[in-house]
Amino acid sequence: MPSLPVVNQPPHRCGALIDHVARRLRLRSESVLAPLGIRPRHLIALTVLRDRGESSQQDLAKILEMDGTNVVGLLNDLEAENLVERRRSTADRRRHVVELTDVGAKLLARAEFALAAVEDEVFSALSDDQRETLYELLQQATRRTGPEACREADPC
Amino acid sequence: MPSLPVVNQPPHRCGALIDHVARRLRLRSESVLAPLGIRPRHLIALTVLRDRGESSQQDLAKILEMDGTNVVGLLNDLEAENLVERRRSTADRRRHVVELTDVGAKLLARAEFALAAVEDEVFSALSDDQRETLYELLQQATRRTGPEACREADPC
DNA sequence: TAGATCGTTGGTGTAGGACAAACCATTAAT
DNA sequence: ATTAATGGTTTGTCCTACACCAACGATCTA
Repeated sequence: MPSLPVVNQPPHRCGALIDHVARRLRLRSESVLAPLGIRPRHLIALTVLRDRGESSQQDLAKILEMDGTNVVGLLNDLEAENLVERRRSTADRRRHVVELTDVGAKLLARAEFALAAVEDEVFSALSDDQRETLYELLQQATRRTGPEACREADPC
Repeated sequence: MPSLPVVNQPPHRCGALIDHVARRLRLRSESVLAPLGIRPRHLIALTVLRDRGESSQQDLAKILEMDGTNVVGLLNDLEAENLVERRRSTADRRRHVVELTDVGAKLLARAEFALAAVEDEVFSALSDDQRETLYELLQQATRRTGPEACREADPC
């Protein structure tokens, strides 16, 4: 059956593409975010906290995929600005439960608003519908990242 | 008309999301790419060169949005591995025309193949169709980035 | 001929982030 | 009760990416 192989073309890889777009976004974001006193990676952390709700620092380290010691520094920054709150977990008093504060939520909203122009520029070739689709795809990709992120019964 | 505002909800911003996904991809890619002797940013450059065809170094600097001096270093790496070729432009002998070599094209293909597992993991929550959609959206977003990238009549 | 442009080299500075060691508080195991 | 393991914190070291500046040779343009 010589008609089959055409269908079976290799899937496109978008790794380099994503990296490229992310870089362009980040470059522009830095200057926009600076007046708000935060940097791109702070924004990522705040976003994760908003989308996932309170998390332990280990969870954050796992999700952000960065070293635990660096998460500490990141949270120190955010807590110093009162954007985030660290509470001791009642269940396990070694743990810190990290949660977005009202101030943090508001700042996150303001940051996203401020970034509107940046995204408009980088995604100028995309329609509103396409941007929404992009958002949903990324959201879905990050929400459940596969079986390796959480093992056993922990809700992660 | 109190019925309108519901429709006019703020569009979702995916800047942080993209950054997050890009980071996860990059972390895994580094180890996969290492045996091939290249790094993620080399891959981006090769991808751009494949998708755009030969370009001057200025063009590359503009598209990759990195400083010209750093583009030189990047190309030095790639040319040392014979993945890329610098020719003097016949029209303007100051210019270098950078082009992907056959070796470079093959390595790029191999790299993308090697990255399949990485993308499968990061995008495990997405179906094949969704991944293709994602690819197309990103491709479209990068292809024409708006009027500010190229001015006047240069084909960029 | 003078000035602008493309690429190159070399150097400086900043930042992100990995990694390791040592520490405290707390919990779990024996 | 003692010991071991765990979550978080601090400190310090190291590497890489990258922006930026200055100076240069070759080339093009006025």
